[in-house]
Amino acid sequence: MEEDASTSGNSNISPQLVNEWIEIQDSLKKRLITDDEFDWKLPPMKDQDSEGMEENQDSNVEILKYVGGVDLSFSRNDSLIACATLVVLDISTLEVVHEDSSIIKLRIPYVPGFLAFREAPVLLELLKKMETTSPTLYPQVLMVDGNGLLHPRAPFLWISLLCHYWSLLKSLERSAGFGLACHLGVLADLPTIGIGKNLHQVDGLTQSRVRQVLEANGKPRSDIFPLIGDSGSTLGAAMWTTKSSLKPIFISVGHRVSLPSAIKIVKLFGRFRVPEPIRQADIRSKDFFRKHGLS
DNA sequence: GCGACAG
DNA sequence: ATCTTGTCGC
Repeated sequence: MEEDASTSGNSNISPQLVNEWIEIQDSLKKRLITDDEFDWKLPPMKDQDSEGMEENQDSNVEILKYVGGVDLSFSRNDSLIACATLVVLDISTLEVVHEDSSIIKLRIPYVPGFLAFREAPVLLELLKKMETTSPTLYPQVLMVDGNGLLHPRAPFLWISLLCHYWSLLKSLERSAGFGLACHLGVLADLPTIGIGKNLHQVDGLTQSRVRQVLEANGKPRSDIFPLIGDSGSTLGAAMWTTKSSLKPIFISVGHRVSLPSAIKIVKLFGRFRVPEPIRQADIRSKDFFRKHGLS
């Protein structure tokens, strides 16, 4: 009984397993917090309102200093071998103050919509390890290479394969999502922000639609465009991080950080298209591979 | 049948 | 994600 391996290598994933995943996502989502809930405050903005009205309140509260980033890179030869990397940056210097990597053999293939079941376990290990190893540098907020709320709870692929209930498909499609950033945030009980480099189609949002609305409103400047789905809820924001960036990044709430705050935090790293914590995690993950693995 | 599909 | 060279531009 050989299954069709041409469907992007998901042949050994059973519908039962996917159902379990969906249940896990549902149960974890009950613990999800989409508002600001952290014990630090954002640093004063540079160019904007220099003297805010909310700045001088509690001088006891610490200011955000350590922002983390996580990413995985993969072996060229063996697609099952990956390197997971966690970095922490000091926002006052933008320097990497902590770095740790781990090479692993992946057990689970990439299934669109269920990235967390492939990548979250390793990343959780790295975080847990750091909690005992370098607690003083532990990130106050973590930027994740993947989506948060901007995520289809159940991709069309599997639902349409499992049944033909159009109404069921519709309802699932429109339910709010729970991507890798949410998944990690809840399990690590850590504020997280989802950063996507590509838009995962959800709730009627497509790349072409984003472009259309943008062109209707004028030229793509370095700015922010809210991503509002057909259901009317704001699932995230497209952000052009560089003056000359044609392609935006897609920010969404992970855990314990509101979208406006997430945007402010991303703006602290406006040098490249991809925010520095994730960019550094990506770079160092590949470097680590070349020094240890079979590149 | 065709399109869609985070990393 | 990964396979891939040069090249146009700030």
